[in-house]
Amino acid sequence: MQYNHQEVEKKWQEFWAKNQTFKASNNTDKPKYYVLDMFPYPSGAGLHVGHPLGYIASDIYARYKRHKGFNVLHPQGYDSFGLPAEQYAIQTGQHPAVTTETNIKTYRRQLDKIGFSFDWSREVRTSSPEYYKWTQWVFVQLFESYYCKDANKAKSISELETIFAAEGNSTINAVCDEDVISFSANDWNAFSETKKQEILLQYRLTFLSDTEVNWCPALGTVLANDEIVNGVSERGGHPVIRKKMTQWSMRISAYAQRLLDGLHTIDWPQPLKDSQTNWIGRSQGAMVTFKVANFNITEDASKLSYKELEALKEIRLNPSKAEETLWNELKNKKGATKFRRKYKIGTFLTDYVCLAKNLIVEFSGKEDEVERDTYFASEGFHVLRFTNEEVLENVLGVVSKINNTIQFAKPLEKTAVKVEEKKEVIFEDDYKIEVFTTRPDTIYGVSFMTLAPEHELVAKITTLEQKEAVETYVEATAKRSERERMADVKTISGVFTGAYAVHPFSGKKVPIWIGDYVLASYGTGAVMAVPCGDQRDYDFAKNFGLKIPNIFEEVDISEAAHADKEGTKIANSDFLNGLSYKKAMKLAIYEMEQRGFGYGKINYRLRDAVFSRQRYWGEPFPVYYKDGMPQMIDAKHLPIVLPEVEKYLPTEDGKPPLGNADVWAWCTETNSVVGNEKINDTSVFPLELNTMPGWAGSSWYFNRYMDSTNEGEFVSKEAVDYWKEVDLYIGGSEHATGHLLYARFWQKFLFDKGLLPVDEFAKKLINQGMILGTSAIVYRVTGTNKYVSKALKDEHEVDEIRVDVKLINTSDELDIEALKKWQLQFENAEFILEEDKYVVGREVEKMSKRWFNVVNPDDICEEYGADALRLFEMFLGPLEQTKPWKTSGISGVYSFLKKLWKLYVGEEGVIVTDEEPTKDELKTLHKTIKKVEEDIENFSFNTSVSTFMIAANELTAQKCHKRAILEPLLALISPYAPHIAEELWSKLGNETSISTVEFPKFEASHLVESEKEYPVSFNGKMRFKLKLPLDMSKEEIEKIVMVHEKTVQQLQGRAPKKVIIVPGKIINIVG
RNA sequence: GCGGGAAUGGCGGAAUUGGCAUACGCGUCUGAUUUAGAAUCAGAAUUUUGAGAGUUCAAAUCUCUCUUCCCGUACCA
Repeated sequence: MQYNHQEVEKKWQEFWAKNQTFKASNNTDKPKYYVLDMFPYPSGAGLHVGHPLGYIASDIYARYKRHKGFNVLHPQGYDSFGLPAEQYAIQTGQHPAVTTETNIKTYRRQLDKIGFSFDWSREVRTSSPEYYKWTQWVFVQLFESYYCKDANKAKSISELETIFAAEGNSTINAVCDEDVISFSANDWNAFSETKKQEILLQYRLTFLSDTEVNWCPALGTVLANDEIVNGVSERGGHPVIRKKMTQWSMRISAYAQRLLDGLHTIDWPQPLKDSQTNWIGRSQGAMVTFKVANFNITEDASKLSYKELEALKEIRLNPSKAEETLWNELKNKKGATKFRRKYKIGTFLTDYVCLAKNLIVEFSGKEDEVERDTYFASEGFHVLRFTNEEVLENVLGVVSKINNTIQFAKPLEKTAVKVEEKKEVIFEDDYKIEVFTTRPDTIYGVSFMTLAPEHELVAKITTLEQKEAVETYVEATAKRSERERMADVKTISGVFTGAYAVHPFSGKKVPIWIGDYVLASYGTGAVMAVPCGDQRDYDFAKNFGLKIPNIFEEVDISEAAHADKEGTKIANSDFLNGLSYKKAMKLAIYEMEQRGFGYGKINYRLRDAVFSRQRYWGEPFPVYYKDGMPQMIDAKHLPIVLPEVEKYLPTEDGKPPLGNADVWAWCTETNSVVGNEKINDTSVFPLELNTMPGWAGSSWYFNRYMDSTNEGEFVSKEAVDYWKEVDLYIGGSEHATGHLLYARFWQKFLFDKGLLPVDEFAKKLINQGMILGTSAIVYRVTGTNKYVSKALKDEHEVDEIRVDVKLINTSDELDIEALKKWQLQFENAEFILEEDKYVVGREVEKMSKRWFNVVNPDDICEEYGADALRLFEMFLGPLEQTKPWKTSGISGVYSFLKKLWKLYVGEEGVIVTDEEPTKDELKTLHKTIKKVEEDIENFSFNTSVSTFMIAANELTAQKCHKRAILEPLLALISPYAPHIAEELWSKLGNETSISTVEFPKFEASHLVESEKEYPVSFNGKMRFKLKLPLDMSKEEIEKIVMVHEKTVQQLQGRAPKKVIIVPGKIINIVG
């Protein structure tokens, strides 16, 4: 009876499915163990042999833990929302749900063939409404929470409202937007409901804001920072630009410190922890305010005369009642919705304008309304007009209309060729520049300041003389893409603004420059330049001939800046003289705080995460809009199911794809989604058109597996208290700063809310390495249809062409006939052979369709079987390492399986006997038990495969067919090669599955030796071996060795200087 | 630039605490069996662990210097 892998594997896969062998219980006395894989996105291409690597490793561990008596949770599911299905839908009109379903079927079929011990009864799919109902629910929880810095945890927003009503916001220490206004309890209670909601939004953990986002025009969507690689989109490699949009964001920055601290408590790979640490980017320093000196009013671009300016002032000082009323509502808007009044656009003086949103609000009744509208439209502005009466009678209605326009109006194209300067007429009398520095100790080294070209003060402080130069520079910088700016870090560029800042300590004037080495998106977008201590400042100063004062004791800065902190003393710095870095830093901050122009601060690089995507195939937000303010839909009405649309593209007027849905409005009376035609803004409201990003569903799925069919809760308390967290998580390192950071954030939040018992979701994590493909290359003589074999390629000028690896045999020889049929271009080709063969070149590179080097696990399972595939993938090398795939190597593990089979089964059937095992046989078995157990515990799966091979080789040599040896051996192999183990187990007469059989116990007594073959070295070089009893003393050994004929021969009469004897290890003679 | 990791036969890779370098497998070669191929069995070779120095009786392993490669990140003040 021969080993027939197809028959055996089919039989046991069916057996496991039928008997639900791997169903985990939520209710048992066994200790729990939770092994998780990062769930796959089911792509249309299906799995290649690289994908299952991590699954095989985790499956081995899960099976091992079952043998060790654990109740193992080993689930699998699909991260099934995502861009490819949507792109495919756009191209073909096929609904993404259909594509996704098809792909999932393929994945499932492929996974089942490999014999994983997944508990499929717990499967989750992020795109199923039963699942995303709870993703929406988590979103609502975040919306209903704020982060209290005193308690250092998330708390309910209603608690905040209570405090506001009682004490205002002066006592609140919470994470919030930077531009919150301060108010008293009386103020709060007098605020309109909309106003209150606006303020609360600035505290919520998920909030709407106008943020500069990464907009990808080709994909028609916003991308998160971790979805961009080298300035282009991670998917598809399309260019990405910065753009302001109203978006949902997650206040992950509130958790920055805890996300850092948590890293010390989890067993994750150091490189991964390091990337998270860098990504969070904590830096300790100070915020310092510099005043701008001798500020001169910039003249308006369109040259208002002195008289006009005076008139303008007059109008501002004496507004009408209606103007006053409306301004009171608009003036507190901040950021991108900030309004300015009496602002000049072209030659027209507008009543109110929001520049970031291109919206003009005016009182009606002006004589030149038609001209104004034409001009404003050509400049890309929306215009809203109200009468005095409207404003006086219903100012909130007016504001709500304005808000709606801000929220939903599509942008207008500018038609005017010449864009007039937008310049504010300045009435403020004082400007301040805030900077963040990590080196407050070097503050006396400041000799200039640099602002990012995008800094809002640039236009305001630039002097007349420098105006042209500055504008040219700002424009030039704006034109350069992010990518160019990043690529070109060598060129030093910048322009003097003409303005000066006052050094807060010394009172000296320092020039203010702009330069693109300062980033608008980090810190405050401005730096205090300390050229002697920072290389970039130094280079900038050298380049523009700025002063480089030295504030370090006995340090030479003639060549480069001195960035070293330790061991240097501060000089020329007034009260900081003679102090070390640490002391000077503390004292400088103390003084700043005393004098009121600075304070100690910890800055994080981590930005709040943009949570809106302009896509169809994602979770809809449980949000509708009333008066321009977002409203959450109550949890009991979830899920809000993704609506049907005709087209999956953004709408023609630039709204996200959900803008195509006809039934996408929320009725607050029936609490259901209704047709858009019913929208009346009193009981039926428009729903949010964005969807959630890909990481929403993956940020909490590991908790859902614990209780995946629960309809009443996201996970029950009992389930989560039993399973607690993932014990072992295996997946790729590419998720280091995406999924793995967001998931930790959500876990901490849900922990704060008392919904989860632990605040880190995965105790141990392992990154499996990538499996690379080995491409096959043929060599075409350039300009001909002739192909030369590899050895001949240097004799010609050749083009390298990649061909399908399926056409290559194990000796790198090409099947020419098959190639001719494979692609038309080879049909009539001529092949020049070496020794009657065509040998191809091989190149190791990423597995990809375009290189034709993809190996499908189905083919391997078909030809060699799942057990061989599993063993081989582990045998390739250490789990974490990147390694190339070569199908030819699989014959080694395949012949091992056949050899193993032959120990149990002969021509006529089972040949296992009940004879007593010999000492040697027991030694082989126990050596194997020991090694395999250690290997699994250390995740060193590759070495266990060798151990199995050694065991099989030894037992074959010993002609061992004894049950006492072979039965325990099966339990050892079963995690790795479960099908053959089950089959042989049942052939030995066992009637139940091997999956929970106790792991064999290692007994050291079988390995005890009485003799040791000592290596005898001379000066560290091994010369011969000598068998001696282990219990022999040093003295006896020395006596025997010294008289040994080979020793005498080696020494050639010399007397050894020293003889080292380590009993049980080695004998070394020095001489 | 910064952070992390790595370097061992033709190839993938082993090597507990410093103690026989190259286990195990692929490939190559030889022989046996075989109509041939495939399969199976038996056997063989590859050369001192990227370079240099140090510590040690003893270094792939520890220390220092350098080189190369891979991964992550990037003007982070």
